[in-house]
Amino acid sequence: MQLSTIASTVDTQTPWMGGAVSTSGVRLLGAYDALFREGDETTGFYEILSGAVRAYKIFPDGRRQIVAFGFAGDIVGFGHGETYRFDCDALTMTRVRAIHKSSLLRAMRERPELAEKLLKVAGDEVASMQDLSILLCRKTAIERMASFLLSMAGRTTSDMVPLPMCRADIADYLGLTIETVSRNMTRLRAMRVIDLPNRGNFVVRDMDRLRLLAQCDGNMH
Amino acid sequence: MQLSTIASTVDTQTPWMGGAVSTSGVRLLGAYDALFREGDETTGFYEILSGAVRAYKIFPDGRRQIVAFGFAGDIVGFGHGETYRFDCDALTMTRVRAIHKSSLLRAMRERPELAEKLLKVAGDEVASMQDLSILLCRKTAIERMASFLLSMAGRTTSDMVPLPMCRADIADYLGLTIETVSRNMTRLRAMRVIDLPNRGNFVVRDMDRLRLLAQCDGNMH
DNA sequence: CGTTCAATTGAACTTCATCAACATGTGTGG
DNA sequence: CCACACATGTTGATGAAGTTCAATTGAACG
Repeated sequence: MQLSTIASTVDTQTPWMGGAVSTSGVRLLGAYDALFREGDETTGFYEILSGAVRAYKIFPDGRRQIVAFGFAGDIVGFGHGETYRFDCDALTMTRVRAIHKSSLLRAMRERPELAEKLLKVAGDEVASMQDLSILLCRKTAIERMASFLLSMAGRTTSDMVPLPMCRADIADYLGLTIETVSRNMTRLRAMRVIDLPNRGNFVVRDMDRLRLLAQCDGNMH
Repeated sequence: MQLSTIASTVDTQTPWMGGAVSTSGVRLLGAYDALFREGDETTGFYEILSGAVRAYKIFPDGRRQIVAFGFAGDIVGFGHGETYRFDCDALTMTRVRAIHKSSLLRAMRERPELAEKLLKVAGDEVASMQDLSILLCRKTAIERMASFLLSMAGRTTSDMVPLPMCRADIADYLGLTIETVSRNMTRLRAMRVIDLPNRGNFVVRDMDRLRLLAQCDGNMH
C-alpha cells in the first residue's frame, strides 16, 4: 500500500522529463522551510531530488491534517488550482527542482506522450489518496501505524528505515494523537515487530507480522 | 467542500470533449447494476449523464469503504491502472457515456489542450480526495454528516435534496456506522437544521447552521 | 550540568461501535 | 384496497478504543 502520496514516485534514474522541460531552478530548503504556502499563486510542480516534505492544511480551530509526505523522486503540486490549497514545507534539508507550469504546458504541446505520462502520475496520486481514505476510515490505530511504517520501509532497501518526521506529523497524517502514535510504537516494539534504536529511525524485525497487522489485502499496490 | 469526488464536475452544457472523442456508447444501468468491477481491465472513463453511482472497495474481512459517489456531470475512472482498483455500480437508474481509453489518447494527441483540461479534472479529483481525507481524519460524526449533506445540497438548486443512497452507503462513505448516521440525522432534525420528509430526500432548514457544523473554513471550494 | 523540547507513560473521560429491540415504510399477494 | 412481510431505518443500553489532561522520562545542545 502506497501511503506517501503527494504524487507517485517516478523513475529518477533518468532526469524526469527527458530534459524536454527546461532546466528549471533547483532550490535548497532547510528544515521547516516553506516550499509553498496556502493561497500562494501556483507556479507549477516540484520534483523532490533529495530530502522530504510534508503537505498539510491548518484549520481555523487549530486542527491540522497532513495530506501527504513527499520523498526523493516524488512530484508535488497536484490538486491545486490557481492558488495552492495548502502549505508544503521541508522536514529536513531538501533539494527540489521546480517544474514551471508554462514550460510544462509548452513541453506537453510538443510531446503529447508527456501528457499521458503526467496523467498517469495524476492517476497514481488519486489512487494513493483513495488508499489513505481507506486507512483513515477503516483501520484501527495499530493498523494505521503498521501501514505507515510498512510504506516507509518500502521506500528504502536499507535495514535502518529513516523516519524524518516527528510524532506530531505522524499523528496528524494518520488521524491520531501523538500519545496514540507513541503507545502503538511501543506496542509494536513490545511485540518484537520493530526496533526503535533512536529517534528518527526504526528497524523492521518481523516483516510478515507487520504486513499482517497492516491488514491491507496485498492487492493494493 | 466538495465531497463527491469520483471526479470533478465538468460543464455538461456542451458535450464534454467537443465531440472530438468518438461518439462512444451510452449505457443504461438499473439500480445496483455494475459499471465495472475490481480487477476488470480498464476500458477508459465514464461520464455520468444522469443518475448516480458509488465507487467502493470491499476488504477480505468484509469491511467496505465507499471512496466516492458520482452524479450527473461527473467523470469516473481516474486512479486506476491496467485493471480497476475497486467496484463501481449504479445507485438508481443511471445513464453513462463510455469514453474509451484509445479514443481519448488519440484525441489527446490531436488536441493538446484536451490533455490540459483532463489534467485539471484529475487535479480536482485529487483535491476532492484530500478533502475527504480531512473529513475522515479530523471531523466528528455530526460534522461529517453536516459536510456530507452540505455537499449534497450544493448539487441541486431545488429545495428538496435527493439522497439516492441508503444509510449503509452514507455510513461506509463517512467512516461511521448506520446507527451513528441515523442518530446524527435525527439530531440535525431535532436541531431544526434539516427536515426529513421521507426516505431518499432531505430539506435544509438552516443553511448557516449547517455550514457552521460542517466546520469547513469556507475557502474549500 | 542544567535547560528545553520531544517522546513516553498513566488515569479519567468521551465518542462512537456494537448488540439488541423496535418502528416505519415499501412492496406483494390475497 | 387492505394486510402482512421483509427491508430499511430508528432508538436504547453497554462497552471498547482513542482522546485528553497530567506527570515523567529521555535526548540534544549550550
